[in-house]
Amino acid sequence: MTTKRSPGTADRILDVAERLVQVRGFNAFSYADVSKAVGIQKASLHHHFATKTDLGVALVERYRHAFLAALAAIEDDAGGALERLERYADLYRTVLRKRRMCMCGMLAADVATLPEPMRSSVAAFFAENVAWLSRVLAEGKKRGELRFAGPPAAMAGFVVSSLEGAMLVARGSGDPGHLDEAARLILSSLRGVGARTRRA
Amino acid sequence: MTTKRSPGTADRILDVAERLVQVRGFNAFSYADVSKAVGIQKASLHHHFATKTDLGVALVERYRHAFLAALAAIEDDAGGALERLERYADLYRTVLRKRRMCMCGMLAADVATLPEPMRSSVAAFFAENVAWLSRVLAEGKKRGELRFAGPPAAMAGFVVSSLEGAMLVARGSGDPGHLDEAARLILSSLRGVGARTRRA
DNA sequence: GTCTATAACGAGATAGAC
DNA sequence: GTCTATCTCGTTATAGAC
Repeated sequence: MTTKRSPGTADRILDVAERLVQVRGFNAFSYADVSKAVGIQKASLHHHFATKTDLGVALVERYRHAFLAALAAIEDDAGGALERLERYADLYRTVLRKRRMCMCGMLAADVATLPEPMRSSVAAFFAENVAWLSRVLAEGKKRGELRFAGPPAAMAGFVVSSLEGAMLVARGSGDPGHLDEAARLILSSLRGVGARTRRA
Repeated sequence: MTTKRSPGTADRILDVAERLVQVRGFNAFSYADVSKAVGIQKASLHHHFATKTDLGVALVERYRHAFLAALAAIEDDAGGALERLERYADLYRTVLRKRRMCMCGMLAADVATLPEPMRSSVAAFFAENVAWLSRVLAEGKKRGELRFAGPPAAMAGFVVSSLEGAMLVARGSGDPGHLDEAARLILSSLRGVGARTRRA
């Protein structure tokens, strides 16, 4: 077991900046905001992340890494495809419950204003999600646990789109229920025709 | 028939600002940007829209109005529910083709930073869309043209979410195909079990 | 690694002439 | 209704002491 130290300054900066991006967007937070929340002067932030672009790139890459780790954790617990999809949707629910948007969903909106290294990292996030879901969907179909038409990658893209959109609309309309509804409809559709709702 | 004059300055300002919001977001465009594109000094903009909040409110309300007009046009052409849903999806495709995000989808991302009058207008946009879709879905189901479980409003919310999310992910991943795929899957799901893809 | 101080620029907004 | 000029503030970023 690795020794766990209290988070260093760079990590605390990333934690604060991550929250700010997910709530406000990349163009609507400043070094001054981070400075206040971390309890360190603005100039000191530049020692850890020389430019806002550097900070942004580090944010997306850490987020991608953490998300991939969460997906790996779902696979380790070795349930069926339906359970994995439920837990995938739960990742989104957890974010929304914190009144945040998925960081890469947020950055997808900001994409026209992002520096190139951030853009390609955001694109990679979606590609990684689609790849993981494609595997889950393909396996679930093979085992007869899931039912859907067309290639797994197309359905995987739809799952990501729908969950991201449901978070977005949930925030825009002030009704978190949109995400629950989306997760419910996607799952019940994949369960096939004689679908029963899951137990409470 | 009403006489159609060339657009006044206020309208030209709104046209430019609308594009900027849909591409860059509300926090990532400035009066200077609008000034350049319209060919008028920054100070003159304040004559038409005293504050950026005023401009923002006017933008969302004009957008809502235009969207409602587009929905009314779809109803006037009196096709079936499936055709109406296809044309609804086309509204989104047209926006994405211009490399824009739905204005209210964009503002939903920015929502934490928006002045209150804009926030409630964004929420109203989604409510209007869900209301319109609910009617189309309910009628289509009644006529046996559509097949889906649960209340029409829930499915309507899912349709909006999925299309908004598909636009978002399409931009974030640089692949417009996400929107086509989402539209295709939603429509084929609503067509019911023995679905055939529509003709090319 | 953190600080104070400041540079250099762009933001939203106002005053007042024409 | 548009202009020039200006104000005030916030932004990212740097210099240099400790």
